[in-house]
Amino acid sequence: MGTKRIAEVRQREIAQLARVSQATVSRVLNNDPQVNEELRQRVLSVMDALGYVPDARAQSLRAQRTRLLGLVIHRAPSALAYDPFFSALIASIIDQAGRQGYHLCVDAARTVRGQRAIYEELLRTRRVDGLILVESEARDERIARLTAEGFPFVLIGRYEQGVRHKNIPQEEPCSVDNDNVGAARMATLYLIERGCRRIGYIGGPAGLTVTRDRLLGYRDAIERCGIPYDPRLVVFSEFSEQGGARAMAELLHSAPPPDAVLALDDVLAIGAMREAQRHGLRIPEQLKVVGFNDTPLCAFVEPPLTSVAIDIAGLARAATQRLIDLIEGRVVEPRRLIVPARLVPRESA
Amino acid sequence: MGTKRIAEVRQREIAQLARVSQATVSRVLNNDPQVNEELRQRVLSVMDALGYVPDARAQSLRAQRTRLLGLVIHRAPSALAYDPFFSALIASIIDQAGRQGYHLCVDAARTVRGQRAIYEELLRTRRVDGLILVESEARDERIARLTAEGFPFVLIGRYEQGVRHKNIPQEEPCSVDNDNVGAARMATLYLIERGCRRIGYIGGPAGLTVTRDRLLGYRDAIERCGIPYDPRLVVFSEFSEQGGARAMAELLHSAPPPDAVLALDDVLAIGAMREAQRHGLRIPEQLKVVGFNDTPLCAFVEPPLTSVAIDIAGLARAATQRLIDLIEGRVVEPRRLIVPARLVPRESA
DNA sequence: TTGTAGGCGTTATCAG
DNA sequence: CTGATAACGCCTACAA
Repeated sequence: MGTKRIAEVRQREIAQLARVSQATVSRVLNNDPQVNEELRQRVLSVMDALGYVPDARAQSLRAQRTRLLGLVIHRAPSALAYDPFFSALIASIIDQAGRQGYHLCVDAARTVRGQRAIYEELLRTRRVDGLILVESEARDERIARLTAEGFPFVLIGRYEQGVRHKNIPQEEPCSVDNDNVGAARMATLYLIERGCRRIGYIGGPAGLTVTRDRLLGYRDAIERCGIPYDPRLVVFSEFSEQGGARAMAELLHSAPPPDAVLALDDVLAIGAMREAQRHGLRIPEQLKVVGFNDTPLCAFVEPPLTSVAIDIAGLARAATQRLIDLIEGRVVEPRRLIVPARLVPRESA
Repeated sequence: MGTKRIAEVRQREIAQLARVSQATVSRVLNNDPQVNEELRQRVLSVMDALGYVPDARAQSLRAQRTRLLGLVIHRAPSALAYDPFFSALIASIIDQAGRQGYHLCVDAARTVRGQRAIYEELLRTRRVDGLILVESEARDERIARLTAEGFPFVLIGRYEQGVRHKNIPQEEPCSVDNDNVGAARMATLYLIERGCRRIGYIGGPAGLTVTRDRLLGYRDAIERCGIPYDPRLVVFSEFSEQGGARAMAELLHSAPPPDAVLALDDVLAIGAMREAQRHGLRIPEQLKVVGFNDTPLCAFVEPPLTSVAIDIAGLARAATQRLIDLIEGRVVEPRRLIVPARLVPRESA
C-alpha cells in the first residue's frame, strides 16, 4: 500500500524510484510491448508499492475525451423523484457503460433556459464525450445543434422529424425506442384470443405520440381480426387514477359496454378497474383489463393487473452501447432501433 | 452564433481575433477587474461571436478539481431498477449540486471487488472531487481509507463506528441520516393518541440497524405512555408482502391480539393489512396500520395506508451541501446531521 | 494594465 | 529500446 497520499503520486515519482524516465513509466502503463522486461518489472513494482493510479483529469485533457457519458433529463426534480423509470434507466446505463470504462454524469434541466444551460455546460465544455437524451420534444432544437456540431448523441424514445430542408441532407439521429405499435397490437391480440370482442382503449392526452402509436397498434389488431373499429370505444384522458375512472365511466355508457379495456398506463388501468368494480363488474370475468409499464403497483391491486412491460433495461443498454460506438467512431446501423416489449400476465386479463 | 465548430474555439483564437494576448482573454473570462474596459469589450464580443465556452477538461487539470460529485451505489442494477428511493435521491442531489455548478457522476458497484474498483476509479483517479456514500456497511473499510486520504465524503444513512484505536484519534466522518428513532416514536405516539394500547411492531431482519433503531423509538413511545413492553408484540420478518402477512398472522395469535401495527416498510404493512383483512378485521376500526416510506403504493391500497415519509430530498440536499462545503474547505459542524421524518395520515390509521 | 512564460499530469513524437 | 521534449487548454506569477 502507498505511504504517500495518493494525490501526490505521479509518474514522476515512480520514475525517480525506478530510476527510469517518466516516459518509460507512461509506456509501461500503456502496455507498450517494446519496454525491456526488467525495466517493466521495476516500474510495475514501484507503481504497486506506491499505489499509483493515473490522473483522469490529465488523461482527459491529453486524450481530448473524458470517458463520461451525459444523461440529461428535462423534468423538474420533484417530477423525477418517484418515477421508477429513471432508477431503471440510470441503473442500466451505468451497468453497460461501466463494462467499457465509461461513467455516467446525470443532469437535469428544470426550465427551458435550463435545458440550454445544461446543453452548454455538458457539451460545449466538453465535460462529457456524448449525450443520451430522453423525452426529447418534437422538433427539438437541440437535436439539430448536436447534429451540426457532430457531437455524439442518442435519443431514447420517439421523436418527430423536424422541418427538413430539401437541400441540406441531414443525417438521421441515432435513436432507440420501444415498439409502441407492436406492444399495443400484442396486448390487444391477447385480449381477442381470450374471447373479447368489444375492447376499449383508454389513451393519455390525445396529442401525445405514445397515445397515437398505441392506438395504431390497437386498431391494427382488431381490424386484423375482423372486428370493426368503433370510435365510441376510444377515450382520451389525463394520466391519473381519476382520469382512468372517468374514462371507464364513459366507456360503460357506450352501448353495448366493452368486455375489455387496454389502458395506456398502469395508473389509468387501475382507475378504470376500480370504476368498473364500483359498477359491480367482476374482473376478469366480466371485464378484462390490461395496463402498461408493469409498475410495482400491478402486483398490489385487486385483482393483480396484467400489464405490458417496457424493456427499460434493454432500451438503456442499447442506447448506451450505440453512444459508445458513436464516440469511438464505429458505424451505427440502423440509425433507429426498436426494442420489443413483453406482456406480463396477471389476473386482470 | 459560432461559425467554427465549438471544439475548435480556444482562448488562442479569441486572442488573435481580439488582438490581445491569450492571458488577457483568460482574465476577461475570470472577471479580473484590472482589464481595460475597451479590451474587455473587444474580447467579450469576439467570445460571443464565436460562442466560446472554456474547456472543462483543461480547467479540471489546471485547477485540480473537476466540479464533479460521485455517488456510489453498491447494489446490483436489477435491485436498483425499481427503487424509487434512488430516483428521489439522485434528483435532489442533482438539483442541489447544480445550483452551485457541480455535476453528479453516478456509479454502481455490483460486487465487493467492484466496490473496490469503483473506489479506485473515482477517487484515486481524481475523477470526482468528493463522494456521497449510501448504505455503507458497518465498519466499512472504505470509510477508513477515505478518511486517511483526506478525501471529502459524506455518508447518507447510519453507519456503525469501526474499531477505534485509542491512540489514533479519528475524525468523525460527515454523515446525514434520518431520525429513525424519532420517526418510530412519533408514529407510535400517533397510534396511542388514537386510542391504541396493544401496538404490534413488524421489523425487517433482526440484525439491521434500521430495525433496531425504530424498535427503540417504538418502545420509548409506549413506555413513556405507561404501556408495558410486550415482546410477543414484536416480530421480525423479511422485506416482502408475504413476510408482512406471516408476521401479522403471528401477531394475531398473541392473546389478546393487537389493536394496531407499526411496520418497518410499506410493503410489510400492506402484507400485514391484507392478512388482517383475510381474518375478517376491519381497518382502521379494529386494527390500525402504519407503514414507512410513503411509497406510491400507499395511495393505491384499500384502505389507503398511513405512512411515515422519510425526507429523502432533505437528506440528499443536506448531504450534497455538506460535501460541497467539505470540498471547498469550509468547516462542517456538526459532523452528524439528523433529518426528521413526517407522518402522512391516510385512512389506515 | 498587459504580455510572456511556466506548469497542471499525461501521451506521443522524436532522436539517440 | 529509452530519454528528452512538445503538446493538450487553461490559469497565474512575474516582468515589462
